[in-house]
Amino acid sequence: MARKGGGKPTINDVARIAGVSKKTVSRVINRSELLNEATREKVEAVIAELGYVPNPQARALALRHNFVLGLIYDNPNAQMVLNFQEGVLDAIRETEFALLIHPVDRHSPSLFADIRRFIERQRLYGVIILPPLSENDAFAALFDELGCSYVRMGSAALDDPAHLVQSNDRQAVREAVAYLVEQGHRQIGLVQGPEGFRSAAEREQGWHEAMEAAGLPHGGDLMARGNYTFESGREAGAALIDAKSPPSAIFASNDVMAAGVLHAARERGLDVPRDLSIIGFDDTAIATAIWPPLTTVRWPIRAMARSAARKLIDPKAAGEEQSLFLTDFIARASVAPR
Amino acid sequence: MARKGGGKPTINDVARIAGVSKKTVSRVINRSELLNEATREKVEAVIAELGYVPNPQARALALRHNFVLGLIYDNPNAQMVLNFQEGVLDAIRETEFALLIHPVDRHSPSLFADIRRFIERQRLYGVIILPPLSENDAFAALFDELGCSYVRMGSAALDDPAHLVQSNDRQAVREAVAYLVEQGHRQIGLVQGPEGFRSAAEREQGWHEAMEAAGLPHGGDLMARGNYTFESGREAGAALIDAKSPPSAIFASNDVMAAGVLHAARERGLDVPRDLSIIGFDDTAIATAIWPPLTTVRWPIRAMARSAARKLIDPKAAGEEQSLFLTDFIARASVAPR
DNA sequence: GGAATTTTGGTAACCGGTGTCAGTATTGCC
DNA sequence: GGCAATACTGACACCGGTTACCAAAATTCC
Repeated sequence: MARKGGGKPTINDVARIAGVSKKTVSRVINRSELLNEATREKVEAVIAELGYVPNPQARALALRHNFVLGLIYDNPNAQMVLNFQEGVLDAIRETEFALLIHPVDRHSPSLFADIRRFIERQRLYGVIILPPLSENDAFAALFDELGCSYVRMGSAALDDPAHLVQSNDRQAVREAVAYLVEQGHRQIGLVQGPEGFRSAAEREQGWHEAMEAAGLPHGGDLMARGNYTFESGREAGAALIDAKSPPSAIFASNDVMAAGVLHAARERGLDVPRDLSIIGFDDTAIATAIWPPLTTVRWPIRAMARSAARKLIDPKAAGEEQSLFLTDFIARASVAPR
Repeated sequence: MARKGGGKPTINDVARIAGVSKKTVSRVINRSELLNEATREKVEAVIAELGYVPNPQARALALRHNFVLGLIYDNPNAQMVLNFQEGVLDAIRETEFALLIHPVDRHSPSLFADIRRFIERQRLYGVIILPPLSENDAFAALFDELGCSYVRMGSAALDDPAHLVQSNDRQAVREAVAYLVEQGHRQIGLVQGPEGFRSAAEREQGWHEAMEAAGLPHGGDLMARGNYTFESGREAGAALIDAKSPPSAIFASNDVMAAGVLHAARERGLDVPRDLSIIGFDDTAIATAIWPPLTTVRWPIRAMARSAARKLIDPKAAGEEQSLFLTDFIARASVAPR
């Protein structure tokens, strides 16, 4: 071997062996346009022979940014967070990028300072923000100021394709509720998500629109608020079931709350779906782990996360890519005709 | 402000203002022993005043390692992975460390090369390996070779406190099965975990030992193998229930499979716990999201992950720390006396 | 009191890349 | 053939820290 020492090859080794300057090697690595084809091939051959890999720390120092993506979230649902992670990891596999995760507490007074420190310290290449954090427009300004590219995951059809990847939850819920109407249900309850969540507002709006379209009542006694947790779903479900004219079907704004509603029904001796039909949202693992298997709406989280990561890594290539993803309605056994 | 330019303060700014050399500032940052107390205080005052934070990329380059921990896993259970992540993040919050996640496919032929590349490229400070990957002793050699400190999470009481954080699953299962015996059960089935998992082997062994101690049969027709997924639990549960002398209680090696067993019981019209008692393992979210709520064993995953991270960050301080964690038996409604 | 020893601080080199800018081939054009 | 324009390439400083080495000062020892 033409190198002294036993360490890994550096750019100097490549330059020396290829008989060029290290700057030229750097040009090859960074795909500079101004480069003679013959030189490029010669250098690439040496790189391949030596198995040279540029040192990411040195590049980070010189370029002032790391080849690392950050995932920022404050999410009550483990399965969803993990799906997002998997999607991002799908996209960066086979690239030089890595993924740093950074859960935060969205109620913390130091939230902004915390996120700012995270991005500054790590010199992130880009960040992805998950809902409900992503709904806060103030973050956009922060990221712009820090010169850090970003993508916000959302659940409404807004207009900023460069920085948003979203699904159309409202329409998805309209279709789910229309399905209940088709099955003969007239009293259809809603378990809302927490206030301040756009996804919750969109799903609620979908329910209102579907009920309105079917000429059915959609007043306050058919609604109960939860906060996307199992326990809150159980309480909201109990409130709806115990009302003086209880619904024959309930749409819960996520699967975990739907499981809570199921729980509440069981505690009252109701059979699902005979006495009460239930539809959830998300199609997380719990949907098929409960009995009966839950009719729900699948959100292509993993594909959305992949798309978000690609937008960050190579904005030009991903420019044309869709940024509005469609949901699938998944009919299982938790709904019966009435 | 006493600095030129609008960027962040560098070590040179601190040195100039404090009237010392950057070498001295570096000594302060790295807590060198050989340092005059007055000098240290003066420098620390300037650091505080300027809000100086050392540039991690520059340090990484010079020190040849990043202040970053890696989490390597190939785990079927989302909730558990997220718990591990949370635990590690608990430990690094308020420190300069960050967490890089790196899921792998343990059946991939390039597994070792992949992990090696990950550690070399990122110059990790240390890595934490989750089961079942952590059960492969070959990794220890790899990490030693790379000079990367590591901690393996495990589920058996082995002897290597510096590199292991573990729980005593066998004893936990003994106690869980003894509880079933106390409740009058004599035919107690086992849904095993997948082959090649130490956690599965330990839990199975615990079942054998408890049955043996109670003088009960623990032969092959009381055992069915699953692979830690819901569907496999359902199939294993079906096999046990359909046997010619079915068990009155089943211990499943994790919660997800226990949910599968519950599913199988429902499909056959059995009432849980009246006709069949079920115990799971892990106490993940699903345990309380199904009906009836699952009696299970809680594994202090988050605390274990915290401990693992602390062992990496500050081995001396964490040296004395416990590395064997105890489980809690959680009695809920899925077991009835017989 | 002077030499030996221990602290402490400064200088320069280095970690492994990238940016600037000047210098050298090559090409185009008259 | 001469000159300018253009295409490549390389020397050198720099990113922001750390370490090696050395000199100066303070302390201890005989």
